[in-house]
Amino acid sequence: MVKYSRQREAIKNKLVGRTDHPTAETLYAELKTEMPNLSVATVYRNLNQLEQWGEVNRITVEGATRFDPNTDPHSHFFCRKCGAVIDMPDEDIEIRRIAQAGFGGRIELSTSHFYGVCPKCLDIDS
Amino acid sequence: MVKYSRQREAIKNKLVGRTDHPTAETLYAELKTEMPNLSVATVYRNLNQLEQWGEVNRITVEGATRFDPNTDPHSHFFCRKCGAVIDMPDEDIEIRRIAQAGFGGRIELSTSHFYGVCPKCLDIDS
DNA sequence: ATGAAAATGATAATGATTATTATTTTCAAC
DNA sequence: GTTGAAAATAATAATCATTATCATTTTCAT
Repeated sequence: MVKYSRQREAIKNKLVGRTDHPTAETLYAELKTEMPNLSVATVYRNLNQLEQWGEVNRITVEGATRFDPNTDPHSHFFCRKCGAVIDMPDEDIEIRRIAQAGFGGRIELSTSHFYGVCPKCLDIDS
Repeated sequence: MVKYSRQREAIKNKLVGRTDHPTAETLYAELKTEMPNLSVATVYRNLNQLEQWGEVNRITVEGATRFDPNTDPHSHFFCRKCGAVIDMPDEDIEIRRIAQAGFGGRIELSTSHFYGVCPKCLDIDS
């Protein structure tokens, strides 16, 4: 039986609404200022639970684990200039259709990872 | 100046031709039987080098780092039944074209990760 | 108000990977 | 073929992210 926890609430609230895909470490550092005796284990424990419950998504970008409050299927773009991780609209249905053609298995989910230069960094360059 | 090393040769040879995307640990275990005093650090060091030289690819699947001798751009499929990681033909050009439409940045690379049931496991089920 | 179940905080433990360093191997110049 | 500097290795200590453990605290149905 799941019981309320102030810490879990704070972790979730710290994540919702942002699009910068923080790591567990970043969330911990930020929350620590508001809740000085928050434990790092509590952050990891709750992020795992929230992911299992489908309330947040875990993504791996360039080897690092990051968290995303957006649980709608979508992909991510990594900027090689500034390191930003940007949400990309969900083209997965179309992508899955392309990949499914001629493949003998059953594709149920897919995510794509794009790499390049983000709009901001393109502007600066030009 | 790069010098020849029997170990690096063995690591590369152990990887080429296979499609099961082994981890560094798996490669080390297999090589250890042939080269009893091979060091785990040597395996990691050389895999990093081979990747930098573009001779092998590193992929992250379900949180684990695996290695792929196929350096042509292509995607991967993870079977949730048997855990196999299967190479998928490169639809990335088409996928990139779709994703690039309406995106202000510049997409240079992309990889997709598909998840579902592989052909073999579909057969067993039916 | 009470107590069992759940969650936390502190920290030890784990697993994957990297750094360090003394020793060995490679290879260009002789 | 010998030599010596540069590169690579083996062994292992160190690091980093994450998880496990466990005593204490919090939640919440009764």
